[in-house]
Amino acid sequence: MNLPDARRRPTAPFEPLRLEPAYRKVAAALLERITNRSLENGDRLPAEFELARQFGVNRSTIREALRELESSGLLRRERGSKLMMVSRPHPGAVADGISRALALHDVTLRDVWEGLTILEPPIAEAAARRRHGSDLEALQAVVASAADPDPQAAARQAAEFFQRLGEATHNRVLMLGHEPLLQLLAPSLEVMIDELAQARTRIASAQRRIVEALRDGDAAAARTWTEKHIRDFRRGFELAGIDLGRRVHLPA
Amino acid sequence: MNLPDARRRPTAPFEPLRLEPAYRKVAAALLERITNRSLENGDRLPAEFELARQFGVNRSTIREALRELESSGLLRRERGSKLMMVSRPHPGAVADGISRALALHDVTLRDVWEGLTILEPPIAEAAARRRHGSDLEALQAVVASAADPDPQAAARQAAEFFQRLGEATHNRVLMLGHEPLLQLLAPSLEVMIDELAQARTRIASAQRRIVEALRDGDAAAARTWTEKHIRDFRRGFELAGIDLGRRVHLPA
DNA sequence: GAGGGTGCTATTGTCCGACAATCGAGCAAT
DNA sequence: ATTGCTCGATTGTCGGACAATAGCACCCTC
Repeated sequence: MNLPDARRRPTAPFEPLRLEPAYRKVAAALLERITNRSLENGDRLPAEFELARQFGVNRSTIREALRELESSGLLRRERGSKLMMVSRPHPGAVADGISRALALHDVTLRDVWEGLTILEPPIAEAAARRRHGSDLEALQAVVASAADPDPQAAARQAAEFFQRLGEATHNRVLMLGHEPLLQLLAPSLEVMIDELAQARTRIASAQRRIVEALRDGDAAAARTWTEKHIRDFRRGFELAGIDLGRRVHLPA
Repeated sequence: MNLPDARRRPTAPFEPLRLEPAYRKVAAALLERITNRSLENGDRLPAEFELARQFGVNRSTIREALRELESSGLLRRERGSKLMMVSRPHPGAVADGISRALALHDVTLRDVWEGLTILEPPIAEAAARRRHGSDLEALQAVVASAADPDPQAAARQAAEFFQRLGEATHNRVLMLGHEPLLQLLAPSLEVMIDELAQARTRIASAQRRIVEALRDGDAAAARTWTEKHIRDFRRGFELAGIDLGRRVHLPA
């Protein structure tokens, strides 16, 4: 290991300097403009050719950058239009991405259920305090469509109920936060509903209780009934023989 | 509004048939293979040319599809390598995306704080039950580096504490769930720490209490101290004159 | 035989030029 | 007012090109 001095002083360690490809630099530049709101929600981007001129790169390079932002939901094009439009990421699309990431990371049904246990009762509580009349109507409409014979529809309905509950909090963090969990829960829920005769009525009655609590603005009751509702899911999974330790998968 | 019959029966409503561009179909095909695990985590993708041959499209088209998946974190290339590698989305990157989305949707500091109020106490509770020895060590290391003079570093430290807390739950849903909130909290936290003399010591002592509770496996105490800790943030924001109703922005 | 340089090949990043399809607008015809 | 037509602008896709370089097999020296 002992080398002559001339060899021992070489390594003044150069950091491996980051060479980003041009398409990523372009994407970063556009992203920067979007996050600092120089480019706002409805704004239309210049044509690809014009962008290529401004950035001084080829149109192909621009296109690769656009695809990058497009898939993040930051750019979209309105139905059949040509020019790209700056857009806020659609919450549903963001939730899809989160769900995918969680599924690929081998999240278990238990993990998801635990997340719901934590999130939903306080959401119900907040919803009871802050709901508007329209939120209540939306929830009642969902509850009215309960007990669908098709298991898949029934599972969707159960998830939609929570979604509307989230919307009633008027807190986007909460809305977005529980949506991936609902997506990941749905497939197991479907199996459970299909397997357990009593599942539909139990879900329906829990939903009714919760909505009543919301109607009365009774936050404590909303919380309590929601806790029960979620706990019931777990019981249902166990009764239906669904392994809580299994990986969740994405809805089809 | 009353039109002749011939006019009233027109709209047997055609759905506006989806014609997707080829690059999105390619991306969808690859995504499908990834989500159903025909393509697994470390797998290397064929070269662009070969993909172009297999899909029967031009290489440019393939490249656009790759950019789409790359920005979702589903493809990456290892440091200085050529071929693309299938990858699970890095949680940090996913959290960045969520933060961006929330920020662009005009989420307020109050929304974020409320999310933390809901999430963190149960996280602390779960962490107290499930922490490993190594989690405790990591937390203690973070706590030891508290009270940094630089406000930015101090804010980062406060956020990192919660991150480690999340890791101690060994529930990826919880880990990923609170990370965007921490990112969005950080800038305000920094202002608050800079403004309030007592902030650093209060944070440090709260952290110590929580870690002690975790050490003793005392879930109730962990929860309680965490509740106090988060409530304290709110008091801090008020004392520092930070408007809870203002939009959060992304850390620089 | 081992270790280290060296050239080859495959692959990516970027560019150029081309063309069909189509959207929007303007304009003409009905 | 609706329809049809033309025209320019723009996107989606293609083919081909070339420099840079990562990976690899090869060769050379010791």
